[in-house]
Amino acid sequence: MALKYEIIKKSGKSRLGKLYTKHGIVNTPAFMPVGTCGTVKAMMPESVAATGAEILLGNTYHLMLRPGADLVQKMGGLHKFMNWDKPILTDSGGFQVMSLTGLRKLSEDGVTFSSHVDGSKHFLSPEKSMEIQYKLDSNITMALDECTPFPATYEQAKKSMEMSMRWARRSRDAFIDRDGYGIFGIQQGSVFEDLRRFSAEKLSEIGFDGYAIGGLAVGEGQEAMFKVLDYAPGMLPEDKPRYLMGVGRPDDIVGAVLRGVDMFDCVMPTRSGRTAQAFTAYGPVNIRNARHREDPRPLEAECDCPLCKNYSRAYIHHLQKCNEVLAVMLLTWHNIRYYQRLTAGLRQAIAEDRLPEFCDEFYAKQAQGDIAEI
RNA sequence: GGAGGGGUGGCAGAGCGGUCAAAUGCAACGGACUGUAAAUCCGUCGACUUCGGUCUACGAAAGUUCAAAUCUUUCCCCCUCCA
Repeated sequence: MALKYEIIKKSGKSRLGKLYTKHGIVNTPAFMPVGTCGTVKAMMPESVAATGAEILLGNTYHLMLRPGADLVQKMGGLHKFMNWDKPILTDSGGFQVMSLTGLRKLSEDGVTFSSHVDGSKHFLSPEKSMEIQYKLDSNITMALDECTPFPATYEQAKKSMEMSMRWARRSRDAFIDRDGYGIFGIQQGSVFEDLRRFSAEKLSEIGFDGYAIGGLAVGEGQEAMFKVLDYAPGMLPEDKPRYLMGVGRPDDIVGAVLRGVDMFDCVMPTRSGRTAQAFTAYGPVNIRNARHREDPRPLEAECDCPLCKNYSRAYIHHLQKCNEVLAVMLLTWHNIRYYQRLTAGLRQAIAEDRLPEFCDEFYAKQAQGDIAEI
């Protein structure tokens, strides 16, 4: 087995697990900060590690353009290149098939991107994506897929999913098995149950080290997403990690863990850190808002990140208003730490058989809102 | 004392007879952000409003005109150069 996954405990549909990679163990449920271009924006890798993150996400498309997979390989792989010795999962470029719709041409063979950097043409196929992720030395390679846009008609979703399944086959065939490394297949099918089932069966038949649920959180809304998550994780092999791609808000993650998902990634904590939004137990806070101007309190009393330990809301507000990089750094740090505390809390709750209580408290505080704290 | 230039919304700065409650930028206020084309993007930003408008506004006052931020006169400030 290339990538060992151990389920330690279950609570309802939720699972507590350990994923063993060459670069270390990932405890699940896990949240992976996004480091698209070989960096978690505004964070030192050692700081990311200090938040408790055990695995990062990198991106095939972006690293292929700059600095190029060959260079990263020459520099000793992505871990060494970016000074992150823990596990790395790389997205295959599948999300860019959707997000860069205007800059790419799609065919059965693969995708041709016009680089968003300089317009140059770059071809990406399942085989090519596997080769790049191999050169990056990614612990978890993602199969190349097409992230189906939302909304999609049944026919569109079916056609898109079927191609992704053919690409999954090709990805699996091109992937080179190594100890401590693995490849995940990606389920598609939009919001259609029978398509999700077909996709799950196809992927199981091919056989992967883990299974991702793709094509969600693309505009359908939480209610629709949860409807899919009520059945989708259960369609995937029980003994392998399940990864919900690109999700999400804190309550998305809690809801998904309750429905049997083990892994997450999302730009939300990092991007929001750059756009003045901080996540807290009492819901999101926009630190730019005038109400924080003279607030001497820490953002979250119970948080142990540098922002909360050493600075007032008034100071962060001031930094943010002045467009200071420190505001971005501290908010990003706090947000990643918040996500890590959340997933650690979920893991502990499963371990201690008190997941329902944990969730009750989580939802109660989120509903209470930050204002109530004052 | 002489010559010239200028005073516009919180700030900077366009406009130079009607389409001007006044471009644009900044500031301010609020919102969005989900496998990162994002330290980004989107609103609001004189006052009231039954949301159709109404009123008060472009240094001050008086005029010309159907109509003035825009033209004329006087006054009050500011800046530059020369003595």
